[in-house]
Amino acid sequence: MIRLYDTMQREKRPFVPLNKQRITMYVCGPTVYGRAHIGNARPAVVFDTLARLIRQEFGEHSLVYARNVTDVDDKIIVAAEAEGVDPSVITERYERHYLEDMAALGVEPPTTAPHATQEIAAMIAMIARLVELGHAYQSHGHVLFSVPSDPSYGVLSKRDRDSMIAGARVEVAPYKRDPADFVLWKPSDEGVIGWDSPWGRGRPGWHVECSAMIARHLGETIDIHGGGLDLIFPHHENEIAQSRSAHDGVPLARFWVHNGFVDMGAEKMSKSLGNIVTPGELLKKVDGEVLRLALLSAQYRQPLPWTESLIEQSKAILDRLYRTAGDWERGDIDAEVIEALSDDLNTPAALARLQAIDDPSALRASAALLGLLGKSADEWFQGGADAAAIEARIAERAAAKEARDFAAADRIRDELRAEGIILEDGPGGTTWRRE
RNA sequence: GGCCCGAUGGCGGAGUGGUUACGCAGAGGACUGCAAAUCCUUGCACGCCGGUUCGAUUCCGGCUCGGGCCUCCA
Repeated sequence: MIRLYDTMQREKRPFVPLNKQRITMYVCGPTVYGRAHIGNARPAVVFDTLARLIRQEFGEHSLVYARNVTDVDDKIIVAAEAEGVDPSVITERYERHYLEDMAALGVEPPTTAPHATQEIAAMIAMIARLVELGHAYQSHGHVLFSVPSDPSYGVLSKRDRDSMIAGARVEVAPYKRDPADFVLWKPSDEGVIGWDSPWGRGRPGWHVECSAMIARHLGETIDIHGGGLDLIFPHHENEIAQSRSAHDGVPLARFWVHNGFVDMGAEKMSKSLGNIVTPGELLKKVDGEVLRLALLSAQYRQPLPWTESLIEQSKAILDRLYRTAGDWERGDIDAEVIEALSDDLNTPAALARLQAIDDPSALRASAALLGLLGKSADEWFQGGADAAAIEARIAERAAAKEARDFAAADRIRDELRAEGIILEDGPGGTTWRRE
């Protein structure tokens, strides 16, 4: 029995899918205008792990997992103009980087990855429906969602309209009837990416992209909607408003699952704060599995402080796990690992249990549920090194040891150490591994 | 200002109404020519003030501090 914390109800409760044969999960994916940072990778890793758990529990083909790609957006337009290229150059480049980074972190591709630019018709249809029902209106070339038309607006973020207005950091655009109204469709100037619509040439607002793609690919009500904590308001609140209003009030998602931030110092990591570190940089020094384990070292709803020491610890843990796992095949998954993950994805408890498993094949199978230990031990410890050259030095050192010339033997060991190769003398002779 | 969330040992991080995981780092030991790896042993904590209770780190209230959202944001 999987239990999940639902942001809507603010409680942990048993996850019982609507349809066990077709469980639906949607996670807000990247807007592809720049390199992802490690904070962006957290939801990808977290929901990848949840997907693995759901498949373990309900069957390999039980889950339809959609993670979108936002490939039309004002930030993309700005980036394209800055480089003097077509927006598709930007979006294709950064989507490719994103997929490479996620693959390195052991994130399996979602079942489907809808692209906003391929779903414009569905968005237009949804907007038209909202206009028809009186939940949206046209104004100065824009189409806006009428927040006052949805009495339940604010249920997810627990905000009422008065306090939102009291907060009043929202700039009131002249075309809005109500300060809280948000854009469904906006006009595109000449030369700016756009599509023809009943309201003129333009492009969709961000929020409606997700609502339309969810309805088209997964259905009106999905089991799980995931994303970062910062998306609760306004993005997910707006998705709820649009989808409920367009779909006769049926709920958009049965479980709202939000991950916490990766912090740098006391603050969250974010592009606007300029304190980001990217998987691309980190992967030059450490294996993606180290980063994945680091991202899973705290429960997903907790903040995760990103430090050098976290990376070192994660590496040390993986080294030990690989030593135990050796080159064994996967066996049965440890029940306690499943139990830990089933408790709202308690990955720290699962990792602790992993380190206590001494049966190598059970360890491999259990680690795989967390997306770890995907390599052979040889690949992990020796991959990428020049084995023949190292073996030659080891033979040289063995001869020196035989002659009781320990100074010469130690010199060879130190030289290899400087190259990042560690020697270990055991009863069966000397073995080596990368640092 | 409004709404949320958090505060656990040197660090990371679970969990629990009463015997307080686990990891990293540290200390000691075994092993080793010396190391490394491994194994054994070991010290270290539950923000503050009240309340409920036989008993609270765990429940309730207040406070302090930190963070997030209210604008793009994983």
